[in-house]
Amino acid sequence: MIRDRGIARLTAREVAGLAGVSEASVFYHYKDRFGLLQAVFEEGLKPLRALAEGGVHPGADPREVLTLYGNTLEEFLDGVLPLIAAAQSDAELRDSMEAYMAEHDLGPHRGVRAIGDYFAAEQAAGRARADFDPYAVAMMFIGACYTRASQRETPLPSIALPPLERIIDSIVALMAPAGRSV
Amino acid sequence: MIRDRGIARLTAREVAGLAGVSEASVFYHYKDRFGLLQAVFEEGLKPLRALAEGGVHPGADPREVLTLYGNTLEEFLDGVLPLIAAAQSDAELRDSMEAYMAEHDLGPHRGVRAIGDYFAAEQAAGRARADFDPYAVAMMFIGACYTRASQRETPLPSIALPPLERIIDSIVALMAPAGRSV
DNA sequence: GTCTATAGGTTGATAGAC
DNA sequence: GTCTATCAACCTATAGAC
Repeated sequence: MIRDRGIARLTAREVAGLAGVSEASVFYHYKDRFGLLQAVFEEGLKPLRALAEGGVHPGADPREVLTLYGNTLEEFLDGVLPLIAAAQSDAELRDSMEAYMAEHDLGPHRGVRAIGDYFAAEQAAGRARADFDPYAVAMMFIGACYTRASQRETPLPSIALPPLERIIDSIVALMAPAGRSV
Repeated sequence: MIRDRGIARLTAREVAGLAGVSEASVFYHYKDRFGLLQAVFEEGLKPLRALAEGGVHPGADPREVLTLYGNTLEEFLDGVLPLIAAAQSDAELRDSMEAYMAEHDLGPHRGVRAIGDYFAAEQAAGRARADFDPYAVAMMFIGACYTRASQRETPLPSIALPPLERIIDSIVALMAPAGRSV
């Protein structure tokens, strides 16, 4: 409901109607509107925790690592971004979600750290240029995924951003040590 | 009001109180709540149009170009992102803003195009590696700015993403032709 | 746990005087 | 153009029967 009609239309009445129960049941289970929304958010943010917990295997092929992580991240963001945007509609909700994310240490910095650590290990093993900044490139990679997912939320007709594959190709090429470029 | 209390609390009554006029005046000038919000959005999106119109000078120093564009973009996003998020709270608002952005051809693709074109020109002039993909790197740069600005919206304590300067340094180093690395 | 009924409050919007 | 007064609609939340 949040995704296609917006959180403003997410009333107890509508939820009850869609669930085929009475309005009072909604309040019985979730206490109040805030409790209902909090439950929605905690449920919706779960996959993001799963992503944060899933590590990136060191030593693996860069293209494979980035493809898997990027696709997974974008998929999760597609599900989660509408909720994050919705939470901005009310200060109380926003602060509550902020506290939840702080408590579970969620945020883009997790992706930057995961991919950055991987890049740094590759570099230490001599599989990346010396002037390749692991965390700066990781930040850009996460940023590209984030922006692509954000733009899908308000789909503008026939305007496409560069596909993930092209971004990954570019990173792989740029990180390759001199004289051994792909 | 949207920025610090959320769009849900942006009622005609509150606006009137803050403006020191009566509630009826608000409706007289903006017809209805939708008209009021539309006016807010059109006003708030103006700086974004200005950025889209301001070109990037070809031939200029990469570090200067990226620093100016990146800072300007982040500054504008800081002002505009709360509005974009707020518009997601209601389907009607969201569609209206989407139409506005489509009409004026706004969106991250504009930044990718502007910076990508600049990179492509640098490459054509021999000032960038051959295996440097102008538009992929532009996408990552815009993405980093976008993500940094987005994260500032819900400030999580003591968690910092890599600063813009470090990202720019990284790009400058990576684009430098072999044998002439910075 | 679920229902019906309803209280209590807020909001968008209008009417009509000035 | 601005005001006061007011309404109808809607929403959250609760009471109480089953």
